[in-house]
Parts: sequence; structure tokens; C-alpha cells
Amino acid sequence: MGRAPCCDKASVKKGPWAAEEDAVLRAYVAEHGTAGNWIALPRKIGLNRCGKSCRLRWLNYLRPNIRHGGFTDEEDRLICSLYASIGSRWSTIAAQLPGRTDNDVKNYWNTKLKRRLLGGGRRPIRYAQQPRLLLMSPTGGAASTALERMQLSVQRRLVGLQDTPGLPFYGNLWPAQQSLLSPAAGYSGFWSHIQTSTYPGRLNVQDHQHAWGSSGGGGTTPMSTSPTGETAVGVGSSSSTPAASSVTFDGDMEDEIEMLLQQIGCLEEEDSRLLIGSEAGSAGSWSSCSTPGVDSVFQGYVQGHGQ
DNA sequence: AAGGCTAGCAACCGCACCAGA
DNA sequence: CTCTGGTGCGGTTGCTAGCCT
Repeated sequence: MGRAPCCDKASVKKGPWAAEEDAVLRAYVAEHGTAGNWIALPRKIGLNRCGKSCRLRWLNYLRPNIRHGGFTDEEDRLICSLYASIGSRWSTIAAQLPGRTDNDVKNYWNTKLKRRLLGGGRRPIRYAQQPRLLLMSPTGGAASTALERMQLSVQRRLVGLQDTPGLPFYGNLWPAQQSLLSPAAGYSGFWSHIQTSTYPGRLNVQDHQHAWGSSGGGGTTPMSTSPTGETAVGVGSSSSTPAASSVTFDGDMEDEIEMLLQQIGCLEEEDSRLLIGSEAGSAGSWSSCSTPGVDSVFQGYVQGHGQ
């Protein structure tokens, strides 16, 4: 079963591209274009490469006006804001950054921004000096995607409270995390701080506490500190969430996260109305992040996906 | 100086979507 | 309507330079 592979993987060359291969591909595409058929292209020009590999090489490195590295603060902000808004739609995000490719943006996020903002990563950080916020799934694996987006949204809120002129919005992330998420502050203090400082009278803290698996009484706190000093916030599994509240979740962890994201989105919407007095639209707004263009991309994405 | 480890990056893999036959 | 081939995309892996012990 399954579809036939696009090429004979055993016979085509893999691995890094040689300068000669680049030159052949670049010359052909410059003169003829791709003719809409990447699969047939390598045969035409005598390259022993998979068509998909040729396409990737062209799009990511040989295309004119490609920029590598040297991401600016403004680009950082845009990437983070868009990621918080639409998730890992790297091609959509890259489309807002002239000269950047989806692969570049994705790598930049995974290797730099993600670590800077969320901690963790594919490999453990060996020489961590300060407590880091880790997101753990009930099974112990690293959480990602929707959960990261939610955390980003929360962090944007936190840093918004401590606006530091001249710094990116995450500039003082760790002090904020340390003060708010320290074991001494306690888990409930985390959400209470968000409510009292950011959304007085508007955010149902209990809902969020229970959504994250905190019990109303007698349950185990989802926050713990490892022997290495890392602070881990557990996303509550159903088994660790006593029914001490009227708020219950029938879905899995991802469902709960999406629910939180929707709530955050509603708060964003309300904020934008208050702050800029605009018609934010029913899907929410991210204008308050002060990153031009994000809102329109987000709205476009939402409309395109019927959210 | 050497070995181990990590970050960063390039490239591959596999799935989903779409259009044409 | 179904099948097939091409394309696009996100996730993941492999390689390597550089840092640390």
C-alpha cells in the first residue's frame, strides 16, 4: 500500500549539494523556469537528484534575494507574534519576511527563539544557570505547538506588565518568569497575577487553574521544581484533576489547550477594542503586540481556515 | 591536547492537498 | 467519482564546527 516514491531513492544522490550541482540547477531554472515539473527536472539537466530535493534547494538557497541569518529584533517580534497567532505555519510566517524561507524561519525558531522564549529544546541545555520554565505533558514529553502558543500569549501578557523600552517584548522574560513562577510564589499566584494585573475583573482565574490541572482542594500542584532547579509546569491530565470545580474538560490535553487559546484570543479581542478602538473582528486581534502586519496576517489566516 | 557534547543548519521524509485524466 | 502524479509543507534527522571539561 501507499503511493509510489517520487524517485528511486537508492540511486539518487543525497546529502549536501556541490557547487557544480548548484550551478547546473541555477542556470537551468534561470533560463527555463521549473516548467511546473520538479520531478522531471533533474533528468532533463542530468542531475542525479530527487526532484523534491532540487525544488527544496532552489527555494531555500538558489532563489534570488534569499537572506540567511542576521534576524533583526523586528523580525523576531514578527515571528513570535505570528507563531502565537497561527502556530507553526512557517510558510505563512516566512511570507511576511522578505527574503526569508520557511526552512530558515523554522530553524531559527527551533534553535534560537524557542529556547529564548520557552526554554527546553530538542536536546537538554547542559549549562543552564537559572531555573527554566519547562512544559511537560502528562506523559513527561516536551509539549509543543498549541501549548507553546498559549505560553507565548501568557508571556506577552506578563512582559507587557513590565514594559522595557528599547527591548524586544521578551527582553525581561526570565525575571518575570522567576518572580511569577517560582515555587515560592505558588501556582495560584501565577494566574492571580495575570488576573489582577492584566485583566482586573475580567479573567476567571479558577477556570484557568482548573484547566491547567490545579485542584480546588487537596489536589497535587502541577508545578514542581526539579533537583536541577528547573521549574516544570504540568499540564493536567484528567486523572490528576479532581472534580472540585464546575469547570470540566471532556477532551484531551490539546483540547484543553485550544480552549485556553480561544479564551486568550477573546481577551486579545477585548483589549484591542479598548486600546485602539477599532473593529477587531470576531476572530480576535493581536494588535496589542505592536508588531505591524501581524493582525492582518492572523485575520487572513483565520478567514482562510474558517476558524 | 583530546574527547565529549551542544547548537546551528542543511537536507530528507512523509503526509496532505490539489489538479488533471 | 476515482486514481494518479506533482507540489507544498511541517516535522525530523544527520552532519559539523565550536565550546567545555
